[in-house]
Amino acid sequence: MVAMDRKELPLFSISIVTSLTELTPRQIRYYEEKGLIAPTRSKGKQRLFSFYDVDRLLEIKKLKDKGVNIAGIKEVLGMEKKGISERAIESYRKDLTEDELHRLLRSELMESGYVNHSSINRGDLSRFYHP
DNA sequence: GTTCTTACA
DNA sequence: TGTAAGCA
Repeated sequence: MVAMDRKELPLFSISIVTSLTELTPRQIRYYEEKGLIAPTRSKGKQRLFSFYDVDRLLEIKKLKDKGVNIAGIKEVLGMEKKGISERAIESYRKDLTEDELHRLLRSELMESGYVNHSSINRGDLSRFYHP
């Protein structure tokens, strides 16, 4: 793992990312504030985004359209280190239908919450979804 | 001219 | 989330 992903090297200004993601600068900054992304900063204070960040923003946007809030998005984006099942992650990374994604995501979150040794409880689901 | 932060609606 | 003020 010596060779760092070049996806983390290139850096875009917020205006570029805005074009690429269709998100407003306001939203992008807000997501950073919530810890969903972690762009680096230039000498001044300018945000510099990598391909990795852009990719993440795209995922965030997708989940958002599905009614998943910040907390829920955090769960999904953070599944690599914590959460859910690997099967869900695989399916997610591929290109499943909007409908399938929604169904899978819901069931995965539900299950992980019902096994009673996870962090998600039935009541907490309402904190992740606001349709 | 662009981005940043803070803050209010 | 949009927008405005005041800076860098």
